[in-house]
Amino acid sequence: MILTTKHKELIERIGVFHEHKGMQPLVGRIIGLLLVHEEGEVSFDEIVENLGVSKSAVSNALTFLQAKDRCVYSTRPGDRKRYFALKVSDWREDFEKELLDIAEIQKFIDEVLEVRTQKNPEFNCKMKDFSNFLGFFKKEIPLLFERFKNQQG
Amino acid sequence: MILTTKHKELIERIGVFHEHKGMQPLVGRIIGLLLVHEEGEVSFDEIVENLGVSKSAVSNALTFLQAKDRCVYSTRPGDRKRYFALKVSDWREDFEKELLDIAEIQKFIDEVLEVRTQKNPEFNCKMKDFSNFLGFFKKEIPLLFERFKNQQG
DNA sequence: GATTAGGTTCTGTATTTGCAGAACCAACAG
DNA sequence: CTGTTGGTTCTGCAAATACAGAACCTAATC
Repeated sequence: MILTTKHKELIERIGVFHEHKGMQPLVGRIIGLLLVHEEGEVSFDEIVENLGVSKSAVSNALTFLQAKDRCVYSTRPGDRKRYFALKVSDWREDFEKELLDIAEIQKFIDEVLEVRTQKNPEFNCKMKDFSNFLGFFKKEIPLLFERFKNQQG
Repeated sequence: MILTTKHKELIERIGVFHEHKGMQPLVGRIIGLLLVHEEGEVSFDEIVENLGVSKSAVSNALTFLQAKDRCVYSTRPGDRKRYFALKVSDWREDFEKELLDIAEIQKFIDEVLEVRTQKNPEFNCKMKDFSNFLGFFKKEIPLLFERFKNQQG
């Protein structure tokens, strides 16, 4: 597949989006490429060529993506190349994990509340509210997916 | 206020939690200190002393936190010191912003769908599902806060 | 008008990151 | 057993980060 300027520009933007999430630049670009590539499966050297980076960098980035379970490769009979693809089917679990991740702050809020004195009741009260909300939020996550499934019909 | 080992250890852990979110180390430690400190308001040099860092580092970190609207300072009559505090009251807006932020990926998914051919319908279909869910999710966010308020009584 | 208190801005630097390039390895092909 | 393909691991470096320390600024104080 030959990438147009539009493709490349979109890949870059997807790249910086993922950089903001803490990933290293190339990892974000690879995610972009795997999303944009029409077959969804892209060989190692196609990645090297399309992104214009070294084999070593691609190798490390793919190892990382596989470790994070965001990417897999398949092979074809009589072909030693690996064809990499995103695990798009896992979007539910991945998104759920992200939500639980940002709710993780509750653990710290609760520890903070245990350690704090009563010197600033208003502060404590707001923190307690936040903690309660986070508890509520965590319980709501599975229901959210269920409601989505139902309204889909 | 004198910090115990327990306080300090909790501050460190809150620090690394925020580092994982992309913040620089000291910024995370300051958030931890402001959370743990019993008055909730902490002077500039109390931060310097308790965290054992330079004035310049603290100054930059506080500038950053104020720019991000996570922190404010107040002053007291006849006292030139600034007393810094977290904007704990903003937890709703902050959390909502975080949720919208992770749903931002929808924008890219949709762009990707516009650019993709029909060569891999299964892939496209799953991406479309994900996009639909993200749209649903965004609409659910305000309802979530409402439901929380109601069940609180 | 010199000094001090409370910060801020500038300059330098140790550490970390992110990648390139080369050496390397394993499997298969001739 | 030699060469080639497909990829990994090792070594090194340029750039970015995150902070220290010093110089600096500003308002109050003597």
